[in-house]
Amino acid sequence: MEGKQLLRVYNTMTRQKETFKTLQPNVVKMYVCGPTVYNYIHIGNARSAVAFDTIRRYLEFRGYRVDYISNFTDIGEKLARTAEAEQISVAAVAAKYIAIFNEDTGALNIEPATYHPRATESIPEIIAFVSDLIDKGYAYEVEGDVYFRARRYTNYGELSHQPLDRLEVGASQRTADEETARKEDPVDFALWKAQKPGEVAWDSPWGPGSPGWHIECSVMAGKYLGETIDIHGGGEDLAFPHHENEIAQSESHTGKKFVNYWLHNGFVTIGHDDEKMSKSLGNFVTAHEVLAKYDHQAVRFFMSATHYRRPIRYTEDGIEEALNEVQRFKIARANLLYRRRDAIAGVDQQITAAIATAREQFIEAMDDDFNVQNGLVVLHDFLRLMNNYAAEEIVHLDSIIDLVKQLETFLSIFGVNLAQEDHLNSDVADLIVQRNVARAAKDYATSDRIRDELAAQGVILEDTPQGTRWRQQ
RNA sequence: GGUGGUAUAGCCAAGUGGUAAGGCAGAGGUCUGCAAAACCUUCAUCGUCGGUUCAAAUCCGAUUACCACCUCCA
Repeated sequence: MEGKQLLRVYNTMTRQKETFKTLQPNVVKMYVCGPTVYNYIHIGNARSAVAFDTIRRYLEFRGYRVDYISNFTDIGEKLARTAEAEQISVAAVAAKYIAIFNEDTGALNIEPATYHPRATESIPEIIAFVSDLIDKGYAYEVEGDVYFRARRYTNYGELSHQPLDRLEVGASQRTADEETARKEDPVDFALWKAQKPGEVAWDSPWGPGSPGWHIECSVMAGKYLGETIDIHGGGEDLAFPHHENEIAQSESHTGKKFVNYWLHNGFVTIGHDDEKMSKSLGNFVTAHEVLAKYDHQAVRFFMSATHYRRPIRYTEDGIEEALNEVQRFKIARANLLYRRRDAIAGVDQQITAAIATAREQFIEAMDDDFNVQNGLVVLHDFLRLMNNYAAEEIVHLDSIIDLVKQLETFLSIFGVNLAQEDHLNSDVADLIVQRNVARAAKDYATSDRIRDELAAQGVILEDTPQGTRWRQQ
């Protein structure tokens, strides 16, 4: 592991930054709550995926192997409603929106999880898990429903620090009264729900039904990563009750600690009063729409360049500024690569040392709970280093390559891929030659006309001491 | 009612006791045939009030505003 300092992460459970220690050396077991696939994801959902992808990429940069599991919830009322509305089967709804999710997250350069399990793939395990909780006295059946006795789990509320007695029943206005009436206690939550008319159901010891919302994550985390995992992530709205319930279920079932580090990302906010973007408020913008309108890398950078726990205010200016910044990195890279033509062989020791320093500083910044803002400060210094080097009279080929490679590595952590080469067609190349002939003859009217023509085609020309440089706009 | 979070320049934002990082935008300059790109310089006293301290954006108290969660919203 590079660097002296240790990685520290903010754990929602303890409300402080803790030194990150994995269960197994150099391996991170990480579970992130994925979407219910009944609709397009909005940029708030995308932000969560981006936040944890960025964290994952940084952990990999630091030398960890990350076993990353993120689920698709492909059951429930919401899918049934979409199926009804679109006149297709529930399975088709899931297939459709998983495909769209993959397309959107692909456009955002989010790495696919090591595995994306679907809830429907783990029904037997879910039933076994619930049965065990009943056997152990943590759960009870009522008319085909199975509920978890929250108060039986004595640490209930430990993650969100909610004193059980002070919870306001129904405060979210999202609970059904009929269900509350069936429970022994309003704080109990469903593990299994009896089939309702028109719903997809599976046979169980309690009759036909389907899993409660929280149970799938507990089961799949355990199934694919183990009874205790290193990191569990999700949006901060999931801390209570979803993650709280996962802890209660899992720890009651296994008798072991479920998660060592709980990480929660902040929301995307929108509007003048910075309201949370959410499907229930209806104030959302889908990732699909945003990606259709803006440069994908800019959108990605816009989201990954904000600290994961902070809210992101969604504005078009914000995305445009991100685009600007990505361009600066790209241009710096291209301009330095342009110097390969006159670079001399070998390496410049000062550059080698400067790269090493930048790496150290970057790690120092990011090791502090993924402090991307401070990491970006290092990247801006690095950018200046590159631009200054590109303006040197004598440059060394290996140092150019080293600088470019390091920049690419840094930016890849933010999910930005700089290594996309533009290609010049031969007509444009001819025009550049013609323009240079004109310039040599001081026929600036002609040379400027050619430059303007190319600019209209999106090809920008820049004259440098080493020759005429071009780039796509 | 309970539990948290946030408030720093036009915008984004770092900073947890020692005298305000960085980016964008703005201003001035260098380079250039002119540009572009780049580089250099410049640009705030930290929501409000009070307290602790030699010293506070940073600690304490109060206050204001906004946001979030309180059983299936990332």
